[in-house]
Amino acid sequence: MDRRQEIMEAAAKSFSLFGYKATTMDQVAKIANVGKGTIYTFFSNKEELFNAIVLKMIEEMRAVSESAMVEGASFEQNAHTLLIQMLKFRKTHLLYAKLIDEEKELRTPAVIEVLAEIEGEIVSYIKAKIERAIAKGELKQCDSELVAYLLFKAYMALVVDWGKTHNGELSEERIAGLLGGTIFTSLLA
Amino acid sequence: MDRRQEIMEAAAKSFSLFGYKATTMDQVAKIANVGKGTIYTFFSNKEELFNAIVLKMIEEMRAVSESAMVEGASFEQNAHTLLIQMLKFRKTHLLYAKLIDEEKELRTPAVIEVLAEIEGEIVSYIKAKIERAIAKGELKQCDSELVAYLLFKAYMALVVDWGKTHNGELSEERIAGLLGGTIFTSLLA
DNA sequence: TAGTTGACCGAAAGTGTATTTTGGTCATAA
DNA sequence: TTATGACCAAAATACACTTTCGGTCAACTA
Repeated sequence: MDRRQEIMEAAAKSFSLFGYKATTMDQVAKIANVGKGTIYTFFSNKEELFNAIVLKMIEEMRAVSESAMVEGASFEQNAHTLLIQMLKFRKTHLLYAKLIDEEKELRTPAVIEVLAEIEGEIVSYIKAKIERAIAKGELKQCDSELVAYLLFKAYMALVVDWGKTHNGELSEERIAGLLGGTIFTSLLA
Repeated sequence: MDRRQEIMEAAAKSFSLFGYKATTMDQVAKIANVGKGTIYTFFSNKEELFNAIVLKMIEEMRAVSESAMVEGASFEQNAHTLLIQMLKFRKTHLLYAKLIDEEKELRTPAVIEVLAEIEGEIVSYIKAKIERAIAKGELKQCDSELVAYLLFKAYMALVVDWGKTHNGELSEERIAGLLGGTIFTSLLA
């Protein structure tokens, strides 16, 4: 069997279940049925193993949202489903949810770093979509990085933050309505 | 002399200098030149004293941004200066800055609560401005609460958060340009 | 007698120290 | 060569002890 693969799976399981800090290398070794030293022949340390797992999750995320996109649809529709998908993933995916929890509760530096990296990845993914839409002539020229950032933050605010201070989450339609009427329309060519 | 006033001033000074947690009631009493018991004849506990100080700061904030508004100017111009003013205050005001720091470093519950309250206050202030602009016919009908929330979060993201991940802060003009071209224009009647 | 005070109290936070856990190594084994 | 787990230093934890702090109230003033 592929030992590297088994280690990755064991680590993913443990990180998802217990978080980064509470996952010990001994535990990963035990779950993977390998000696602890074996892990270090594939990954130079705990953090690198962690990064490898997270990288895999990012790919998974990209695949999920890519599959949710519709070929002929407008930029607005696709960007909306893309972002909603991402934030749904954020809440649903066991590892992602666990990491968010750990960031809030434990403030583990490695976790904080990784989450920032994931968000950066999402933003640059949106940025690419914007640039493609501009190239296609669907959107007017704009600072794609800045707009991607703003879009991401807007969705985060409405989907994630709103519920913390107001009771009842915002419906997907209400969000689509608000942003469709404000940010999106103004981006059109 | 007004003992209540003296206590308030002493407390404001101490909270600004050392934060909520590191401020002791003994210290406030000493600075105010009163016995500790005297404080409790005006404020039922430390948290209420704190709330009183913060309430005063909120009024101060409101006054500052009110004075920065121009009577004849457009909603966009006034909302922009209002929000920029608020976020400048947030950084400049000794107490506010100290509380933000304490929230990040110590996570003091009383401080977290109070900061959330302040943000809520800012949002409802913007909300009122929006409603007035709608009544005046300057803006089209919209969910004022939601738009106020979105505006606040957008400014926070661009003014406060952007600098944490990208190097170099965004200039006021660039922010005005981005939001003027996106959110603001679409709100017009 | 209305207002002020600081000694006092229990609870909570802090401190120093013994003990355990954990990331990572490497001599040995397969 | 590759895999392993006993081993190590460093970090985390647990625990007992001390100090600090928010809040009270009997005594004290004016």
